[in-house]
Amino acid sequence: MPTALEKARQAPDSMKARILSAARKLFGEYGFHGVTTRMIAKEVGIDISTLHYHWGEKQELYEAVLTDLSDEIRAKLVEIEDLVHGKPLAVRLEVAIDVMCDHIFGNPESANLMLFSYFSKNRLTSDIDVRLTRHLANIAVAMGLAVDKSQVPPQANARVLAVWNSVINFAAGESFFRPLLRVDPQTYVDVVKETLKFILIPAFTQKG
Amino acid sequence: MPTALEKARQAPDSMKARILSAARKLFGEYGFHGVTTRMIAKEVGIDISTLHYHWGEKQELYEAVLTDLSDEIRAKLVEIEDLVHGKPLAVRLEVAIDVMCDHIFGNPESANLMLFSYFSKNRLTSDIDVRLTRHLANIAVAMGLAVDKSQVPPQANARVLAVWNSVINFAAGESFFRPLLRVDPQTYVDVVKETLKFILIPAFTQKG
DNA sequence: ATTTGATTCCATCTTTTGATGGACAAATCT
DNA sequence: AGATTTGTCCATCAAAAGATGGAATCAAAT
Repeated sequence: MPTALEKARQAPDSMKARILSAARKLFGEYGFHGVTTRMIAKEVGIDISTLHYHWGEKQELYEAVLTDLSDEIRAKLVEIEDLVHGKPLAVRLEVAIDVMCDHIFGNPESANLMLFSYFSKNRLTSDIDVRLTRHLANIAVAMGLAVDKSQVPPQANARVLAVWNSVINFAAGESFFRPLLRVDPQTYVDVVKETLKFILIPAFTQKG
Repeated sequence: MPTALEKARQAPDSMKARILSAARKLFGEYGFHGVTTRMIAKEVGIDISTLHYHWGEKQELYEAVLTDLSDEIRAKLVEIEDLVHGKPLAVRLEVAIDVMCDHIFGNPESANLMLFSYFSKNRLTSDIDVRLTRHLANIAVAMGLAVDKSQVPPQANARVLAVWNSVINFAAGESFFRPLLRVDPQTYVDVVKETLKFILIPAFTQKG
């Protein structure tokens, strides 16, 4: 039996899915406390009670957004893993950076949501934590930073986190950073990719 | 004639300064919309009207917190610059990472405030932008990424930003990341320093 | 045609929140 | 001392925000 969220995803034009989508966009822009149910309802063009009818409390809707995000990221990581399987590390990194950047710049609210869930004390679910831990372990092993998935040293996880953070930071902070760099959107993406490669590839490919 | 903020800093036990300090702590934890004036007043142990008497609107108080933060960061950057002046790049980076980490882990709300001001659409002042632009240019020149302070290419600024972000991310995200790494607070700081050096130093010191 | 169930909106409630006026006390000035 | 300014709290307001009950609408089932 599909969960409510899965149903919503199956019918992307359903009211429930439209609300989720609008909520995701707004929560990504302003954070949990920066968004009111009325803002979401207005974005969809419906009444607040319709929103409550489909999703219940505001917090439930927010949790659904985070779960949705987590699923999306997991899917993307699997896709990248398939893409780079068997390739040498430098190539893996390069492809991963490209694909991740393209995805995250295409869905900038994802990066914002992630940062909000990392840094805000308003963390409502530990769901993302568990999933992220697994992802980290997988990536660490794939990058040769650990041999055993269940025995990843903190240093290895920290290195993966550093890479991960670098990517989502530039995406989430575009509206702040791009004016600083004084470049247009396309150039910004290119500069970010180049910068990430410049910084990350030497560290992981030098020596043995 | 000193501004209100300067006065508050001169007398750190004054009511105005105590309010600013509490506000800074709470805004750093929960963001602008996640904090109510009543929360701040309660933290200080005063009535809301006393808060309004000293600081006026909530937004004015928030802006004062950001200005305060900006001053603090600037002072720290100057301190680091003095410390590493004339040293080779690898050493500069190492010392900068150590000092910056120690400072930012000692004031974790600073990192959070910075992230909030970067990524939230609720940006109320462009003060930080201007100052940060100058800092970036200075650091870029100091790192040999640009020759002229007033002509820093976007690539150079992006590289400095990447370093900068890496540091504040690990600090702001400690409550989220540390459980993931399963280490105690002191070990966390050490692992972060090691990781940052591992990633950043090779990128900037390899080849010519 | 009637019943049933799912959706949607309007009106409304309660709590939270930002903000202020005024009383009162302490400190400062004349 | 008496007047004035400063600082603090209590009571209260108005707007915002989360939430709900119930009526109206519509489609599907009987």
